[in-house]
Amino acid sequence: MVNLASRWRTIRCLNGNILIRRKKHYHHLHPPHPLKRSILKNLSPPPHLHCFVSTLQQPKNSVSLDLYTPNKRISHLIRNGRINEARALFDAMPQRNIVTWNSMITGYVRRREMAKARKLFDEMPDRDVVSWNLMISGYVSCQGRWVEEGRHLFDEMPERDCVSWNTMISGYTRSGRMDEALQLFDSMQERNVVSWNAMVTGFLQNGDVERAIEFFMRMPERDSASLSALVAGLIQNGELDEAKRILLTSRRQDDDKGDLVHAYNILLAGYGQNGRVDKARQLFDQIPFYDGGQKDGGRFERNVVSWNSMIMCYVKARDIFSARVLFDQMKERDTISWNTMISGYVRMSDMEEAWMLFQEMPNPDTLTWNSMISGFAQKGNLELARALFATIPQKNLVSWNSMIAGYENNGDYKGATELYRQMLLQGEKPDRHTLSSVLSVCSGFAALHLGMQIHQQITKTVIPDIPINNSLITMYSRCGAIVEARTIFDEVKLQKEVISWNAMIGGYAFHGFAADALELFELMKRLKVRPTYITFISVLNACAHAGFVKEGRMHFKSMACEFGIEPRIEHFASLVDIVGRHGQLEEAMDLINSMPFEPDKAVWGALLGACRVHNNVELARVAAEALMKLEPESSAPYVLLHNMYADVGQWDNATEMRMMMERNNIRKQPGYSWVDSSHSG
DNA sequence: GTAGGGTTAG
Repeated sequence: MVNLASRWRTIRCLNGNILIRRKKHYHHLHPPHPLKRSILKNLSPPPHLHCFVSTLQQPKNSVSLDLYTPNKRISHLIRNGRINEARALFDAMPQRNIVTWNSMITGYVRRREMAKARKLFDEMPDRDVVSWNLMISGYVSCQGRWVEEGRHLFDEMPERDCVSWNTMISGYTRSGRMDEALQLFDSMQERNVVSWNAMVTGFLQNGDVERAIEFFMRMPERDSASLSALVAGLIQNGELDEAKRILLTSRRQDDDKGDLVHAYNILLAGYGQNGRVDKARQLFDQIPFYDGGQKDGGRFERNVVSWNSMIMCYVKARDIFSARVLFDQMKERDTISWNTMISGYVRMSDMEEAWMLFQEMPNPDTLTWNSMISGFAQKGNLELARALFATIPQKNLVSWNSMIAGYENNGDYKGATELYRQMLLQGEKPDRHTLSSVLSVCSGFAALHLGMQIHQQITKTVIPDIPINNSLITMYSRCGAIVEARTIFDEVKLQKEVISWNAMIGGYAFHGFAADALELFELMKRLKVRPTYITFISVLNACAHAGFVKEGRMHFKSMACEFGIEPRIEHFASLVDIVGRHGQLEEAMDLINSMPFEPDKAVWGALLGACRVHNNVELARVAAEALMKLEPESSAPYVLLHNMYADVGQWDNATEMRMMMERNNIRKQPGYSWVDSSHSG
């Protein structure tokens, strides 16, 4: 059920027009989802669907207003994206008037289906100025060469009103054609406040801050949109201080105080996006706040958006505590307040607090549920994530994506592919996020066949962006299809995206093509692409694979010296492997002793492997005993050491190993190979 | 039924 009531507000503008605005207002008429509380108790929820019943209302005193009702129905259907139903109604109508035709055209114009819009426009018995304006608006928002078509109609139309001019002007500004916009603006007989606003916005969208301010100052009249447009545009141009200066002067001059808060809120969000929380708080504190007083739309005071924006600033800065303090002080919260707070806790991976708020929240929407799902999934709690997923009143694409990504991140590739299959079965269309997750799944378990299917799907449905291409490179190289990986890599390498390079170098290293990996690494440095610690893991692994000792040492050293990257434990493990296999067991041991971490199983495993190759039983014992402590259930160190003792004829020690295994109740895992598995990353 | 601006997500 949607509990959405509307509040209407009328504003008299300076130009005498009356604007009617609808404010969204949420009522909590229904108790929280009953299953929300039962999930933790592990009740299995019955799948149920919610039907959305159209809430179209008949006018109270519906005297015969001819086509009023069916026209209203058409525009209602269009507003809700139900264009086909609208068209069916349109076709079935025995009588139509201009508004009927215009409404139908609006539907196609909004969807940028200009061919269909044009057909109706050409067919309609008579047109008014709105019909022409609609068509112009549709064409110019398609941009490119379509702007010309819009201009053609503009020149052809029998009479133009202010809307025609303004539509055409904003068509030009949005295409970056400021000269033509200015030309139209100058030749207008009667400009209104919208014409001026469009010019100010246009200058700002095209980076001309100076002329934007100049036009703003010259405006004969301003409305609530003028100041908001200026502030928003200044922020887009990085001029936050200038925006603040103008706000302060407007505060003194402007008599329409009720709309000042909108502009303040924009700047508040701007500070948040630029990480300037303190400036944001300063600004927030400057907005008057009448505690306990009556709300007054015409007065300059904090509204719920101000509070939400400030909370959002704190959440972005990971200051969840300050965010909560504000949240608790709020008298009136809306869905966004709750969602911001909950997603803040999710971001801090504090799922206890997120869960508590989720339960308190009067009317969670799909976004809320999605945050909870991805939060639990990120924490590795797939059962809870899945339980929530099963109970969402309304799923959307993000819900599917969060759940699939959750499986993927936790290495549950089967769960991910199974859910993806279900998603397709239920007729949901995957987007780039879905496809990217599924590609990672394919990389995870080297599913080349599925990976190729996804690749096909990608070429058909989305324009591949950088992350998608990177996922494709990773997928192909992980699946051993090095040539395919390289083909895609060669198409994108000039974007100098380090992840693409890492994926390709990693692919070579993983499949033992050490020379190719190192060659690519050299090219990368020549092209001034900055390597990351991940690049060096692959580079060192390639050296280990190929036995390039000198290069291995050299690259290890260059990490910190040349690129300021502190070696991590993976790099040490790799270097231990490199020098150890080369017989430099002392050096390997020194390396272990000198590193700033507790050695992990990869490090000891590398040393043990090296000892095995070079028959150093003493050092092997040190490594094996360390491994036994780290992984008491693993048989590998016992077996390896046993075999080494047997090889050199130390039968007592060999027997001791077997007895230790029995005593510790450790079962031999057949075919367990230490060194390989510790260096697959 | 047409023109310009504002807060939330994977």
